[in-house]
Order: sequence, then structure tokens, then C-alpha cells
Amino acid sequence: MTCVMRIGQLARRSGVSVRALRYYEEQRLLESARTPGGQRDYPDEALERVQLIQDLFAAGLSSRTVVELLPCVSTGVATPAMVDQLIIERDRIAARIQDLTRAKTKLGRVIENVTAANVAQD
Amino acid sequence: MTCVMRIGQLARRSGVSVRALRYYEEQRLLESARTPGGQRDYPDEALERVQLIQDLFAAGLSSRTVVELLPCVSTGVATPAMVDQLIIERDRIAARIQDLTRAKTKLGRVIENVTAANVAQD
DNA sequence: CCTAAACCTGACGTCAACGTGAGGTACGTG
DNA sequence: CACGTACCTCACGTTGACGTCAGGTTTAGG
Repeated sequence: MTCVMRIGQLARRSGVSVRALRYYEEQRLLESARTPGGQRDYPDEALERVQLIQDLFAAGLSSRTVVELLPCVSTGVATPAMVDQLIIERDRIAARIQDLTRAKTKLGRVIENVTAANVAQD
Repeated sequence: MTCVMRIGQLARRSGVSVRALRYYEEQRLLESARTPGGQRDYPDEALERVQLIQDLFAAGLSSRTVVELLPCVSTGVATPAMVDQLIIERDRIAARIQDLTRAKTKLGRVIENVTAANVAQD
């Protein structure tokens, strides 16, 4: 058979594990054709999709949310409910950024404090 | 006994669960005095400390890391290793902010796309 | 003294995103 | 056709920050 891309290749190219790719399929985030022997065969576009999934995971979305939003993210077509969900998630991310920024500032001040103290000791 | 603050009060004031406070103690993040009857009694400063712990958790630090860094965060005194750790964590947070910002931008574009499509449909 | 509410210590359950074998099959190169 | 590597499907294990139930004790108030 002429395989476009098998799971090992996709894993190496995308930087995620083989297990993760099978998990994505289990969660209906990613489809695959199969060779007559039953091995997964991915089109080239799969790479892009995996990277998108990774981005959304990195943003803190759950696989359940991702599976709901992936269609409209790829196709650009969305129901009002999907749009609402998109906005909710974007706002959640924004709030999270606020939290992290605050924490970073706090840590920064602590760092200034202790380094100042150390310098004073010298 | 004259109790300063029992666990339920601290929980309500800080917004974390009673279970969480006991967990913090188990992880050595938070100490408590005990009444003769064995019930936890917290000083007023505990509230501040719990909020600090929450901030650090929210920033993605593990309890192990927090327990290592809490002393210098409260006292302002740190070994060089602790300073390194602080910097590592701050940079990790900064990187995470970058990720989230990227993801937020992506979602924002998707939202623009789909709303534009819906408007076009009208 | 009696009671209801708050508290105590175990100790097992949860959830997500995989990790990690076990045991067997497919692929492609010599 | 042999063989080494990549792949397959279960299915149980992992980690962190708690949730939750069980069974018993302490406390504050009337």
C-alpha cells in the first residue's frame, strides 16, 4: 500500500507521542484512514490539525470542549451556541492571563527583594 | 478556649475548601495551632498565606515547589538555589503567558471569522 | 445535660491526558 | 521467506489537588 503518513511519522513531525495520537482518535479529535492491515494512515493536513489540538490543549481547553469547537475552527461555520462557547473560552483565557501576570509580578518582586538582600550582604 | 480562627472561618474567608486547608497542612504549606480538643486554630496571618498559596497554585507551581519557595517569599531571605528556582518559575509563567496570548489571538480570529460569516448570512 | 453544628482522622474516589507494559500483527528490505 | 521494526488493541498505572463518605469527638448555646 502507498501510505501517506503513518502514526510514527506524524508523531515525530508534530512532537506528540504515538499514544497521544491514538488518544486523540479515541476522543474523536482526529480521524485516520486505515491500511488493509489495519494501520493508521494520515493525510498531510493531519499535522496542522494536531498542532491546532495542541494549541487548544495548551490554552487549557478540555478535550470535550475541543471536540465541540474543532468543526467551526476548521470550517469557519458555527451555530450561535458555538460562538458563545468560543467567547466563553476566549474570556477564560484572558482571565487566566491576568492571573498569571499577577503571579509573575509577585514573583518578580520577590526576586528583586531577595537579590537586593543578597547584594546588601556582600 | 479563645480561638482566633477555626478552619471553617478560614475556609469561608479565603474561599478555599476545608479539605483544601487540611491538604495544605499535610503538604506542610500551612501550619496550625491546636485547641486542647485537637481542633485547628489559625492566626490572622493565615489568611494572607492561603491567598499566597492560591496565587502560586494558580500560576501552575506544584505544592512541592511552593513548599520550597514559601520561606523566602515570606521572609525575603533566599539561598542562590532558591533564587534560581524563583527565576525558573517566573520564566515558566512568562512562557505560559505567551502561549495563552497566542491561543487567545487564534480564538479571537476564529470568532471574527464565524461572526463575519453569520453577518454575511443575514 | 443535651443537642446541633462544626470539627477530627483515615482512606478510598475522581478526572484528564496520557504512560506503560502484554501479547500479537503488519510492513518492507535482504 | 526471514527478520527487525513499526504498528495494533486491550487494559491497568500515574499524577495533583482535592471530593467524599464513614465513624467518632469537640464546642457553643439553651
